Amino acid sequence: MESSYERDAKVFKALCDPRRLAILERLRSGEKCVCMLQEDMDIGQSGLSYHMKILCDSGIVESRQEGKWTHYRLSETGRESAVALLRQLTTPDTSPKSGCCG
Amino acid sequence: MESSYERDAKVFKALCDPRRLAILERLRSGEKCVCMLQEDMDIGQSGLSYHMKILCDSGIVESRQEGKWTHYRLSETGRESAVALLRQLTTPDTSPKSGCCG
DNA sequence: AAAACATATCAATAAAATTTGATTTGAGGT
DNA sequence: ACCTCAAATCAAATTTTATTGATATGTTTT
Repeated sequence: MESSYERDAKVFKALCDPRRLAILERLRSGEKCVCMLQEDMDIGQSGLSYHMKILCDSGIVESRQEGKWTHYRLSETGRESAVALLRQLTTPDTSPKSGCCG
Repeated sequence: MESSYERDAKVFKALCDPRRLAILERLRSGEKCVCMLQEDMDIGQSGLSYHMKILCDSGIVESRQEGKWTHYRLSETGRESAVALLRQLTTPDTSPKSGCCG
């Protein structure tokens, strides 16, 4: 079974590779197909496909098939849930503090 | 030289390991020293220290020395800048869209 | 139905991150 | 000064991720 920590970590794994951040930057200007992304990126087709899968699995990117092309775009719901998760994980909770080391 | 993608990726690297998320959860209830964190976590002292360094380097966690103890706590500015970065990386920009595949 | 094309998957390798135990550092206490 | 304790660093082994080239899948074109 996958722990909730593992599930949450997956979202951030998508963001922790510089190539994937470069891909996201390209998607900010709108939907792109693999061939378009590959164009200015010095990355092989299979490598790009590998990274796109990780981005899609995280929910941050969505894909759409059109004939033989796959188009990728940023997901608004993916973004919002990632932001919400990040906040949740890093914001102090309200319960009484347990002291430490005396 | 380190690219901006590499610098940004570092923040998310801190968040992409289930053990570090478990550590963050413990810090949500307030500042803790290493000994306290280790208590209920099935992790060795050196391993925990390794993870704490990564969390601190990312800016998400801050540390404070007190005698021979090191206390760790969530950083508010770390959180806010991580959230801002996440939003920036995943929000479409305003410039005109470049078409794709015709 | 064969050829051409876009993309995904696979398998082998290479690189990076994590774990573990041992050692070091640095702060108190005696 | 010496001992003890908390935590950091180091080095080796292991595990996880990423890269690369080859092959498979599915779609359009001829």
